Amino acid sequence: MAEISNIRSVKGMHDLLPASSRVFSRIEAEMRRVFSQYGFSEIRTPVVEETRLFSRGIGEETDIVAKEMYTFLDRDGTSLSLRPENTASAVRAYIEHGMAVSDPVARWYYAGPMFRHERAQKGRYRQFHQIGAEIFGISDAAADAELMHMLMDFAAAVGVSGGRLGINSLGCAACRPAYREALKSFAVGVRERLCEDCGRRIETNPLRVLDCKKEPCRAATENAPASADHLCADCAAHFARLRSALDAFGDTYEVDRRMVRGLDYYNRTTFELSAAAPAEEGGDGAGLGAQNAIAGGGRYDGLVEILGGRPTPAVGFAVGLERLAMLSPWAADPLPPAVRVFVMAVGEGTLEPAAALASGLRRRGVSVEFDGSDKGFKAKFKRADKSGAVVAAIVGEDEARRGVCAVKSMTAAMLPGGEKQAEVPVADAAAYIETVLRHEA
RNA sequence: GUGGGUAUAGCUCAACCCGGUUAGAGCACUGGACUGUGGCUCCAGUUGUUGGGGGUUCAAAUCCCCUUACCCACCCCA
Repeated sequence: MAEISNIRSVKGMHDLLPASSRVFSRIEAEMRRVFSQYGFSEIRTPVVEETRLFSRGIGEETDIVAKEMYTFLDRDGTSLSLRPENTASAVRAYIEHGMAVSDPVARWYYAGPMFRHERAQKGRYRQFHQIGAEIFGISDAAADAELMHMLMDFAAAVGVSGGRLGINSLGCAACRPAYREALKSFAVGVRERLCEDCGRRIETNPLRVLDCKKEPCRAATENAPASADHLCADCAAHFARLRSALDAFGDTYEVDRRMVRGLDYYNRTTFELSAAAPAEEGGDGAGLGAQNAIAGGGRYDGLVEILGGRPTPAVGFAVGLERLAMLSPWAADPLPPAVRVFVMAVGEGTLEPAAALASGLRRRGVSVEFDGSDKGFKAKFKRADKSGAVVAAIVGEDEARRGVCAVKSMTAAMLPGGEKQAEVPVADAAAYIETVLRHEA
């Protein structure tokens, strides 16, 4: 006991007690409602995949793969990993089930836990939850725009609005290398003005220099070449098409020349939905802390092929469920009552009629908390009150002997007959209570 | 991996700065007033190795050191 009481949840992995789990559930219900309106269907992929799926798909050099995966050996020596994100798995499933042949245009969404071994902080956890959507088989930027529109629609549906949608284009395999070199030589030119981290980034990932938060770095890269200005003709046309499609959907967005996304597989379109800045930074006070990205996404036209499928264009996004929940006004809503009726059995010979009544009510679709414990009336009424039940059904020894049951209104509202408590035969009680509930509702 | 902050009852906190008897309050919980009936009120009760270890001192929740956990931030990202 002494030792076991020290067991806590693993760092960065948290329990969701009813008050928070309800917010998650409501958000997921909105996800299903909104996404299905856009023709998306839910997929569920395993939490564990072969490690090489992620190292090949997300990129060997990314922080996620290089140092944040929960990796272990299976009994046969295969390296497995807890998924750090869901896109690679979705692509694997798309290929594995031959979607390219049977149903090349797939619109999928998912929700579930992801795992990254990072230092936890506000809005960033080792087990966290993402909601995401992917469209396979369409290269036209109208798909990108529709996806963003769905994201904005979804955020609004859970009460989160006022976010900022930033978009950018990273180019493709044809134009990105040249841009990367141009940016790199620019960065080398201003190296003395950059921070230590950025000095390193010039070699490891020059695009990252652009989104450094430090003011000196931002000033130094003020006139850095932007990827949007170095696109090949096809990518430029795609980006222009994206903007007109966003206009067509009526979304407001900002072209963010500094926006870079961390996963290797992105090409062309990238986008990010970020929360309004917190009050101390002059925003309207949305409390997300330093992790203000609610959702991120982009196009990954090369990924299906990289993972062994036939070339298939694709776009997707992922939303941080914890972050969305923090911003949702639902987080402040009180937990609604769990049941409408409280059935209590008090004393000898009362269990059977009371249990039959509870079952009868539940069969009629009425939620019931049943108390057959050895406590007295007072204690059970206290429980009944706390449960939030509107009606209490009491089977005491006296009632059981006479084949009846007492029905009491727990609210100010009276029973149909005008009294607060009535006695009805147990056999009729379920039907009677059902009508009472209809009146009290 | 690197910084900073915090740690007192189940929860929110007081007492710490300036060491001084049995470490308090509200909420919650249990019981009673009300012999088989909740809410409101009143009364009573339970709850702590003051995160852990060491040191200073006649005396440590309080001062010092170490350690652990959590939080926040860097990094990175949802």
